[in-house]
Amino acid sequence: MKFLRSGFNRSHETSEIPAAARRPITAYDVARAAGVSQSAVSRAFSPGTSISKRTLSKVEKAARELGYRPNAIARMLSTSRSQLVGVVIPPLNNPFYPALLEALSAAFGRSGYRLLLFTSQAQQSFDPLLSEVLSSRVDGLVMVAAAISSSFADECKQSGLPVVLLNRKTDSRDVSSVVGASRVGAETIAKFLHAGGHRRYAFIAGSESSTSRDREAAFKRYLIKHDLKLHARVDGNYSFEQTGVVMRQLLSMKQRPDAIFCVNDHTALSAINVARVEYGLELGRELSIVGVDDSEMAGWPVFDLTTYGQPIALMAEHVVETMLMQLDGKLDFTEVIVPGELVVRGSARIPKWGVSGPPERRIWTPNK
Amino acid sequence: MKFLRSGFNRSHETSEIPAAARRPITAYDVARAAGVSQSAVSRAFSPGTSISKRTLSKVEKAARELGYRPNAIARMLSTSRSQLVGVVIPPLNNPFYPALLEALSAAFGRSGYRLLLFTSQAQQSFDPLLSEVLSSRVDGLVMVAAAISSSFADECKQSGLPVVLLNRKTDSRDVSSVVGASRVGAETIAKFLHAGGHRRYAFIAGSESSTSRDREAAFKRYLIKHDLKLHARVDGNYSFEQTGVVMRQLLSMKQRPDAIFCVNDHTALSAINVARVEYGLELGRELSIVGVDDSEMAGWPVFDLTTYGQPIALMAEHVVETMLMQLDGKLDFTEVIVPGELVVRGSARIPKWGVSGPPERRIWTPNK
DNA sequence: TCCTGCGTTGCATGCGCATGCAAAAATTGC
DNA sequence: GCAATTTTTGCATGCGCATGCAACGCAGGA
Repeated sequence: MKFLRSGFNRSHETSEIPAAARRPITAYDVARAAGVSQSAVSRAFSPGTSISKRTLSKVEKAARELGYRPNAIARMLSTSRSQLVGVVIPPLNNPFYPALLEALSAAFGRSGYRLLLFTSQAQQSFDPLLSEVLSSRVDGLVMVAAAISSSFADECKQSGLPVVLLNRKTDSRDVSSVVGASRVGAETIAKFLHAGGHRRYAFIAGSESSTSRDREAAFKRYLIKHDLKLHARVDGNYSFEQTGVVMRQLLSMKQRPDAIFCVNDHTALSAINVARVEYGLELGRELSIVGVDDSEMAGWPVFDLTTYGQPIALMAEHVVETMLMQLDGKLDFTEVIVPGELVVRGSARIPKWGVSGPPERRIWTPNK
Repeated sequence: MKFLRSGFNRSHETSEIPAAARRPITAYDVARAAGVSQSAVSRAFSPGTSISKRTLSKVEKAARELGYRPNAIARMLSTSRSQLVGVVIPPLNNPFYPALLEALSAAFGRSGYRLLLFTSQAQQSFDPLLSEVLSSRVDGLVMVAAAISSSFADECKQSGLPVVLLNRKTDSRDVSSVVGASRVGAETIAKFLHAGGHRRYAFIAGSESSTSRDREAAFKRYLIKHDLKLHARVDGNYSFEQTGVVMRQLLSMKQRPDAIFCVNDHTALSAINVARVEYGLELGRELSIVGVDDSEMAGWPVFDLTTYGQPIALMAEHVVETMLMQLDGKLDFTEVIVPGELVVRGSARIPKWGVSGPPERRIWTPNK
């Protein structure tokens, strides 16, 4: 491990007090400078409190001159509200998660909350995390695509910590969740593929997730209802590599599927890689692949993926709304299901009917 | 905006006190239960303090029974160290940034720091952010790929807040930075393309960034030194769409370039999209494209991008190290340049010499 | 036995701000 | 102009933990 480094050590002849050592400005300093009490300073920086314009401007002037900034930590301790929301998020290599994270940051930011990041290793126990989360005194916790153990949920409930699951439901009906419309989405995709006249349907799952189970179940239900059957079912485990492996299995069958529903875009993109590059298949003609998320890359020409879009910004808004209601104690828990749209591109054969919308974003809507 | 919601309002007949209203357990409660003083409890939870085993176990027992967790906020106020690092990060649609973020989270986590997220809009002033950052009392600040104004830097310095720039240098030599080896990387790429026997070199830049400027300058310098010239130079502005636009310009020239150096992978992937899908070019034969980052997608078969890899984990480590040294006051600032490797794949013609390494990760090393 | 020294403990205080309460000032109504 | 309000202000205190200091206990040496 070699690298270049250049720099200077802190000078030893500190004639003037180094900035870092200077005592930080507190509300008392401002109060003294402005000739008012510390309470007045506090009120000047707390919107909605009783303070005269004259005092306010005196305080503001003094604060500006001294470079005063309220100490958020002290405020937290005093109000016992941290204005922080913990976010437990899985590895970010699936670009859906960064997108969600960004949307969450924006949405919570608008309500005056900041995000404290807890990155989680896949398949790892949350117990050590739990402890940190509860210690950190966040006002709420958003768990993205993560299962929550009942003991974890209990402990959060006990300590009064609002929890909202995002993109994943829980078994117990004790925890709020915001999810995309997996059932409706999968059904729409099934209809779409059916309308496209496909024969052999396959599903590439993601292990151990309510989302994957829901999508698979709804997909199967539609197929059964229409006297079709699931030709093949494999598990890509939400991993690019593993999906590649199982995709090769699918495409090496004597009777290969002609319609593959992937549990999400990331999985679908891996499937496209294999189909195009390794098997030289022309998507939309020889093989149809559909995903879920409508992540940014789905729209890239090389992929041109037909996918059921999840309205990320809207989902984030619902998370915030749910969280705030729980913080206000107006709500114990709730379950929000956000519907999306089937965005039609070139990776799957397009039915003769049901397509609408402008060329750059065509939508497929059954029965309407 | 329609969605489904189900849930229950909080019951009004609260016979027992709701969990959220119950007073949280403090160190005093534990002290009383364990028959010791509050200081003892504090010491029990502070590693490296003087406490006997007997007292420690008594406290631990009581704490476990009461479900006590130290209040991090109070600890912050008391120690005036938040164990929080602010991270200012640009929009995450370029997957390099989520990867960096994750690496930072892991690296800082190992040193007991958590990340507080500040997402920044591209091209937006940081002034409002600055205020929030300083108020939030983070112990340090990492700015990813973001320029820092001198006034911002001054204010941070004045308040003693250590700042480390990641993937971007600053003009003033007052702020620490950790960057990939742009100069060496660009030079290596130039050599690589030169050795591959290309004729017409082009560069797709990213506006307004030291990184882009450095890479372009080093690329040009090499070309000039070897009596070659830059056939074309366009600006993709780090945007997928804009890169598409300028890429079309490049490929529509009477004399189109045969070697394109893209400022980063994200830009390169967009370029590949246009070259492959719109112009049907076979990369590595008719046209060579090279990027920088070695992001995950670069390795995807559909892209198969030759790229100068940036060792993300290592860069994150250096950020942490730099930050910790500044926190300890052992260092004013430093500049770390982390070298990478040119990962050879199929998007650019491969020279006859200099390639080594296993098939799954071939490296090109000049002059060795 | 007494003293020294070390390891452990509790006491008291401070971190910086928010806020209930009462006093003071400003405003209103008559 | 004066009393009744209403608004503004300051005082005092608390949020929960860390920590300097002094007191304490215990072991070893003289």
